[in-house]
Amino acid sequence: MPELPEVEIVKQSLEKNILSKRIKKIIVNNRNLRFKIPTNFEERLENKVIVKVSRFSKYIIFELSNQIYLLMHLGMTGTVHLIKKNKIKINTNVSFYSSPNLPKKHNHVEIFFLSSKIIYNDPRRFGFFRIIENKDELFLFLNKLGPEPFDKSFNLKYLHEYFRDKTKNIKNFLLDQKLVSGIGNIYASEILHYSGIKPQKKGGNLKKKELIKVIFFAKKVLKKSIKSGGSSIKDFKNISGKKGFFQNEFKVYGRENLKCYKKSCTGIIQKKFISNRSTFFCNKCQK
DNA sequence: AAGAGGCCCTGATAGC
DNA sequence: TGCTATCAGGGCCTCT
Repeated sequence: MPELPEVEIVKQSLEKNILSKRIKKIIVNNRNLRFKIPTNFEERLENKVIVKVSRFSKYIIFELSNQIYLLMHLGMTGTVHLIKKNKIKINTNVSFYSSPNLPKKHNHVEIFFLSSKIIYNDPRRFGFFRIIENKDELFLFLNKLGPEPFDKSFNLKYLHEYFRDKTKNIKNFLLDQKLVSGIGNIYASEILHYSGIKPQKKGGNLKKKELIKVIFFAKKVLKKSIKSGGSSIKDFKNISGKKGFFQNEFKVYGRENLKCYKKSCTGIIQKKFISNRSTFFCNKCQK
């Protein structure tokens, strides 16, 4: 599911709903995510207040009142669900958590607050949690990632030097989180179509003009997607169950054999596997 | 050292 | 209907 825009949407709704709240209880139903959830996970987090919710790249970062950080990565199929506690009297004073849209399986982690809870669901379990002990360690961890497309340091000089003498194709470079972080398989195809560049083209062979386009459209596409609430292919939703709309704006992704949308372009969108990931591009206007 | 490929895992869908 | 094969939005690890 989640590339930078989708993670940003999740982050925004988490911020709105659980900032300043105290974690009352954590229930881990399955510890076997991408990385095993440690046995002291619950005790480290219970009774702590969520002081800040932020995001870098595809990571959501919770800062807690004991100065530790909880990182959450959604992998391919991770989703977060907000469930509000309803007090409904059914003869007795029973209170329960209403959950109309909650999946029945794969609800691996439940984090309870006073009058709500969030649930981490992830069928493929490629997502993970990670506790970071302090600010320095957080800095070191995030520093292993490249800049986000929005960052000033993601500029012509940087790309030019990074690509020098490299033979890797531009599509794989955009997926390389050490070069630029937050772009995934959908947006890589979209950005290259806007830029008019073939995904197979070697990074080292890009002209200055092309590099400038990549930089410009990486920012533009991601920002536009965030404004649309992200892309809801399959089942991406924000934590309250609301879908995004950017999938309606896709120019190439999932449009195999269809006509290119670019004005005066007569091309047909192709699908090819590049390093085992499906890649979409126009056979005419991307060179 | 850079780059390609395999692998972790479940579910939806297509094809027989 | 019920099998099998293929493909999914990510990223880490290994091999050359």
